[in-house]
Amino acid sequence: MKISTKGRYALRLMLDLAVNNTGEFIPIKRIAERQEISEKYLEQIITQISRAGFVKSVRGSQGGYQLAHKPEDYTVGMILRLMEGELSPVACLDEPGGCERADRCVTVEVWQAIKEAVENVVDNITLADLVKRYQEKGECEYYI
Amino acid sequence: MKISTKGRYALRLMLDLAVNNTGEFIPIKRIAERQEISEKYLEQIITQISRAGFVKSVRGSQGGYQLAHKPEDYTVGMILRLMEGELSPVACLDEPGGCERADRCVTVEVWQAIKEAVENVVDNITLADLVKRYQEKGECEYYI
DNA sequence: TTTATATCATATTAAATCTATATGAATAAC
DNA sequence: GTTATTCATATAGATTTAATATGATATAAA
Repeated sequence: MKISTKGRYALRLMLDLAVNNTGEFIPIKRIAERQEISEKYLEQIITQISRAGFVKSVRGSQGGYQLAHKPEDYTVGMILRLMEGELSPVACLDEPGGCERADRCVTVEVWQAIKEAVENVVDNITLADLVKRYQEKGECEYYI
Repeated sequence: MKISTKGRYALRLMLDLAVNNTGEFIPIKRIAERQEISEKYLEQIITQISRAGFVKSVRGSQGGYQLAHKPEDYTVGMILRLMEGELSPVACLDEPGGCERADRCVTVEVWQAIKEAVENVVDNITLADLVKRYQEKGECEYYI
């Protein structure tokens, strides 16, 4: 019942772009340093993100990435689905034909309920929410 | 973000014991036939379940398994946790020290919310609920 | 025009995990 | 003692995960 590193890293990557947005393009190298994630692995991940049109990219020197839209336009669910596929706890929920045992199967109702619960969380948190939380958290540290 | 076959099979196994309970001990072979799951694999799974005290077992001819308690005493969460461990989408939620980046990490709040949403589902469905749904579903078939 | 800095595209790999299967001992009913 | 069953552990094949590696392509700046 785990989310892969790709999903987790993708969210941190997108959040990093949102938090550190200055209008300039941010190279993967900077993000890899800040997030302490392998640069080459992040490259793979952002390639997927870029193909989905979630970020704008510029090649060459002074190049890098930028969010294509405003932080409030990205839900956590959008980002996770991009890397993980459907957020179902079992495959049969997403298969066209479903399962042969569907007529007798009761457990599928459990899986469906789990899926909906997860979706209800991730589809109602945006990058903007996380940016806000990040800033609140940063301010708190002065008082510790 | 998938539940393993062990978790899924364990739930079907426990539900099978609940639905087919006649007071006699049910051999794994019967369950494997009904559920169309490898007998040897189910043996492995029920060994874990048995060690946790969820079922009573009797060896030898005429032996088999029985639920140790009433169906209403088992939540789906209890069964899944037994096979899957904690139902966290990320490991850091369950590690004693947590994560080094915890002070700066905002994504952990997302994972925590997902975990709680999943727990809210699985801890509020019992085997008895599923037995009831199974019976309702069975009755419906006459009218299709 | 060269050099440094980046993205873009694929291939490869090591390790872990999943999903079983296999073998055989121990136990109990008949 | 034969058969049916749980109990215990070992083995194995397949898949997925999590990277690393190699190199081509594009751009800005020196």
